[in-house]
Amino acid sequence: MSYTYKHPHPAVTVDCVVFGLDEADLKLLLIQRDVEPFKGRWALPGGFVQPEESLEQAARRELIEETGLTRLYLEQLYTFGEPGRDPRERVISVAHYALVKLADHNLRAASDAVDVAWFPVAELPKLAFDHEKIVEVALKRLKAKVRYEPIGFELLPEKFTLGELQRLYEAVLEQPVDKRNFRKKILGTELLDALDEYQQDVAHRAAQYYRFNRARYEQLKKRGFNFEL
Amino acid sequence: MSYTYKHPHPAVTVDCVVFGLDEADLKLLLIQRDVEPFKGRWALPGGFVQPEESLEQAARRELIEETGLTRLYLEQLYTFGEPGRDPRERVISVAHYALVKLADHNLRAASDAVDVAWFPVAELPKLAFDHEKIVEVALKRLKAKVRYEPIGFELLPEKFTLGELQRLYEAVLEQPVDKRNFRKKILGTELLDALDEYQQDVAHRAAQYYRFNRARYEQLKKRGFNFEL
DNA sequence: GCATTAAAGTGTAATTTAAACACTAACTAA
DNA sequence: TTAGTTAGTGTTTAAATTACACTTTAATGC
Repeated sequence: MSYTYKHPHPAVTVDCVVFGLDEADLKLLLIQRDVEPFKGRWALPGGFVQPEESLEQAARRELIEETGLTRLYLEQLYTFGEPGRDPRERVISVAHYALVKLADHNLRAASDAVDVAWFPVAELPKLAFDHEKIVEVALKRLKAKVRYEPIGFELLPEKFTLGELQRLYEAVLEQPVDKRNFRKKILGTELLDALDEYQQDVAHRAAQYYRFNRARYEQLKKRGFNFEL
Repeated sequence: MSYTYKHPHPAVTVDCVVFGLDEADLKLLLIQRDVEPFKGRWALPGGFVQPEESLEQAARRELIEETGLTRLYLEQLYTFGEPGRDPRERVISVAHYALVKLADHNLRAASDAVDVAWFPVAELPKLAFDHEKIVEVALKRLKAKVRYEPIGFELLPEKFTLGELQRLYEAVLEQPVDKRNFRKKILGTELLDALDEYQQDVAHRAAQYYRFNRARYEQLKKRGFNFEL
């Protein structure tokens, strides 16, 4: 089976920069390539866009196929299309970035055959193609976005403590945050619901759990509310 | 001549949302289609990406071919790839937006045959394909970007008055701005050089001309400076 | 030439927001 | 019972933002 066109058509792929948050630091999901080119190198999960699916659908499908991850926050990032970025043929890659509640998913749900692993963003291996560039852009975007949209919650489990949330911001922004000012601000947005639940079996005072109130967020967003931290 | 691939490849185009600033309001450059589909409809300038050119190069080439515009500020916006957005075949469009110094260019420099025209963004005609959606995204991006990066200058001639600059911000943001506060802030960035030149033949006190100091901007940007207005 | 019109130019006070900062509470483990 | 660890909590100061009104300068119309 083959496909013929009057004009040359590039191939179009989607690639996904998937962020997860471990207790300590921000991590990135990579897969190890088992074919040439760049066989053996780590790379972003991704693949060709099928004729009947949207770009976002393609990204979600590839993530399920290659990593088993599903139901995650996903957003288009940027499109990389330099001639020569793939040695085989002209490939336009519509890059996406995704945030996943690492604690919820049993890591590596469906990684048949392919090697999948989380790497701390500070210690990434050498990547295939121009994927290092893509990761750089994604990190920059994540840092910028976390300041004016409450997307950080996508990295945490449903219930979380304010301490966990603060560590998230510190990991993403790569700078320390004042505890009292942080709590003031984050509670001031009224996007968090305090639960009647506390940590158990911790070797210190138990923290209260909170939950992100997505409904309220949607409401406030409609009214043009500003969530800048 | 034809091109054959083992897998189906979509066509890839670039489309450009070109903004210009007339005395009064923000305008958008459109071309009238002279072929089906959407023959006769107004549309964004754009076209197919050639095998050996980057996406940005493609956008610049199409702009020159279709509108004669050159040397303008150009940035990638978003990639639109819904199946069915073009009735002929699957087309992925990497949309860009551009800012042009309308006053400098003699409008319509090289519009051979095709009809090209500027429309106030508030009074756009019905557009071809999903171009209305693209314009919407571009406007949103422009509004957001103008607040934290000095890109507004790309819409003005080399020399401009603070009044012109203020009217630009008001046109883009679609809201009035306090004159004194605006001047305080914009001069506070130290990105403007006051010239020893004043308006001539105006029926009111002549305003001083200023120039955007791009070199200083690059310097400050490197040092992580913040240009938020 | 004088009054009218139109935009340029200029500073201060009030309010809001951001930043800095240190102790007590609660729980476990040794 | 003590040491270690994180949770939780307000106030003061500095900085940024907002609101606001009159004088200056030039051309135009009478």
